[in-house]
Amino acid sequence: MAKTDTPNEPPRRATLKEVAKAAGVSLASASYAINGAGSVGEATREHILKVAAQLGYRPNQSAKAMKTGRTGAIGLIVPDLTNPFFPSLAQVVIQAARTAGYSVFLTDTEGSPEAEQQAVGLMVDHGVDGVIWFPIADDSPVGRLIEGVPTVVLDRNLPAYDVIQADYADGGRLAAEHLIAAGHVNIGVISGPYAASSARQRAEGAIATVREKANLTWHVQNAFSLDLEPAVAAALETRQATAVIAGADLIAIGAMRHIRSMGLSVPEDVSVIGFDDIPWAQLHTPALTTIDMPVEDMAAAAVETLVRRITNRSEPRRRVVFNVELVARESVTGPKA
Amino acid sequence: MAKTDTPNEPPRRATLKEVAKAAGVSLASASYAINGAGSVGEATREHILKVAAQLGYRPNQSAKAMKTGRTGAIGLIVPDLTNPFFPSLAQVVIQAARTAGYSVFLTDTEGSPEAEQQAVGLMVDHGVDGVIWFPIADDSPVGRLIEGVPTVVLDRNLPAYDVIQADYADGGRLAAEHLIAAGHVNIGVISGPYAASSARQRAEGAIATVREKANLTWHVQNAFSLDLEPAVAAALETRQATAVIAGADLIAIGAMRHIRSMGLSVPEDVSVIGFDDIPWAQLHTPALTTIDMPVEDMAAAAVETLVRRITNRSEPRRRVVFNVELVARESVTGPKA
DNA sequence: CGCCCGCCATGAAAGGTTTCACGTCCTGAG
DNA sequence: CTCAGGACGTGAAACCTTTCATGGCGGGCG
Repeated sequence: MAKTDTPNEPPRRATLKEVAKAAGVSLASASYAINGAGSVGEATREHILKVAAQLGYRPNQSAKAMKTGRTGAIGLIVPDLTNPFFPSLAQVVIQAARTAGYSVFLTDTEGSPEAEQQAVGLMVDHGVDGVIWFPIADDSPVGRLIEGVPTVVLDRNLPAYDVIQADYADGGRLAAEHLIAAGHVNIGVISGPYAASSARQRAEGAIATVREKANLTWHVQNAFSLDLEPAVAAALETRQATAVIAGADLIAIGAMRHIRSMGLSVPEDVSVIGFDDIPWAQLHTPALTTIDMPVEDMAAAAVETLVRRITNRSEPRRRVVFNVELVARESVTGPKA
Repeated sequence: MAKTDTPNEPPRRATLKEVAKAAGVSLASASYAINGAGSVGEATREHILKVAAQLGYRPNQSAKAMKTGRTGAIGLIVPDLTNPFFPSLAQVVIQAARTAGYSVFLTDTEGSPEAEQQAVGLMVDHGVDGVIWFPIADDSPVGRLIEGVPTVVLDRNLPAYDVIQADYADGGRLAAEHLIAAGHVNIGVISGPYAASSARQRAEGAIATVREKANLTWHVQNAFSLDLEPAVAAALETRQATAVIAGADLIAIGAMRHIRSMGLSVPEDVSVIGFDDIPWAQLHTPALTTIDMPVEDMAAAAVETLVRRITNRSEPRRRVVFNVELVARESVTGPKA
């Protein structure tokens, strides 16, 4: 399977010094011309640029970084790329970063605090200019490592950093209102682990509203993904709720699958509502009603905030909370008469 | 929304020189001790290490990179993160890279050759040690940029690079055989744009087998994603095929949705088979029969090959082709009697 | 007892860039 | 015509590390 064919040696890249020499100017002038700084005559600048292009000059970022302390790279740390929420996020971050002139180191911490720690360490060592961080839990101990590196935190409210969040509590409220408006009285709630404040906020928002205007049939915590925990399955099997609010679309989909496997159907027998509006949500049959957060805007805001902080470290700290909205699809209807 | 709270200045990182001074040794000794190279007495080494730890020393990768020409970073360039195939790939690459001591720059080219070009340029400038590249098309013009940077190409057979592929033609054959074994005679094929050799191979493998043992009812090219091209919809609407082979799961799902919207059902009226085994495939109702390629193995092989090439540039070029396999689920059954 | 060798340790150069501080020359104003 | 000041250009230091070449020292062997 292996062809024998030896690649040639790496062609040495032209250095700035070589450009300068070839253009017959000083190193300093070449640098100024290329960075558009300092003072260089229009003619000389053009000449230098032409020579540089001719030699295929590309600045050595390592050297540059050494002088300036800027690497032009940022880190993005997310918990789990197989959760479709994160690729969407990553895509926007990458694109926004690119237009701001940054490359992005991506790391998937796979839900493990150790991996998270290691990942952050690697990034910091690489000298990223900043980090966008979606923490696994509220109390990740990476603080020490990240110290001194501009950081914006997504989704969780860690007061030591710039923070970008969505108004989860309001999302919970919206979900509950929607169900109640459809006529549901007995409503169950499945939430993620409360260790993550995001899960707590979602659940609490929902629960408060349900309690106030309807009946909270049951509430199970610590659901995590498609694979329903036994407790969740058990709750579903009591059949006492006509509607379910799930703390994430993945959980909602898991729930719908389980409901179907019980011989019931969604939404006729049980209405289901999710959280996140991942791409699957609208592809699922029935299409999942869910709470949408403006991922694109949040990602863009994260990059923008980070860049701001990088270029001006004494910015006042920011906390931005985005509004969420309910997108109504097929998985919710009125309760059976 | 913005709290006023000014972060403190960045705490300057300890430099190797400082470590050396604090330990009362020369710069060279400190360097040797930390890199485990050169010759340092056991006692001194330990002492230096202790001092370094105390000062929280972390080597400046930029400076290191300048001397050694190694950055410890690799680039991963994929076409589209919203296609769930790629996050899976990325996850494994990132993880494998991490255990090999590399960080990874991820870029999503969003299907645009310009973005691809720019992304590659950025990475090369950043001095990545190598690149794993999933090209958009067979003829991407990034060759010049990437010149001299170790590169492994995924999915496409570009003879100038190390190549990791899956045996798509065989996958096509498998799909066709499966349908034929189930009793189908009239089979339609939807393929991606032939500009991508992967799409061509998949389709050709399928078509050859269908032609040989059954009846190729129709073949539409240039399908791209969930959003069915009009030509595809039209073909489906002729209702002349009892089974459809799609060049990608995303396309298959699009097709199933369209079939359903025509008032038919899968697999009772039309059997559908996909390609890739993305996570949705098994979540979909009905679960999608598809061709699975060993993404994890491929990703791991890519990293391994790249690392090999980085550490030994004169390795003979490799081309590895992985076997694919059919995973039977619910979307295929026999034709209606 | 002397020599040579190996072990430890060190000084210094180099790597590519930015940027400070300084010169030169020309222009325009007085 | 003189002088000040602006525009343009340059030399050299500094950033932090690795690594080569060198040197001192002590011990084992002849």
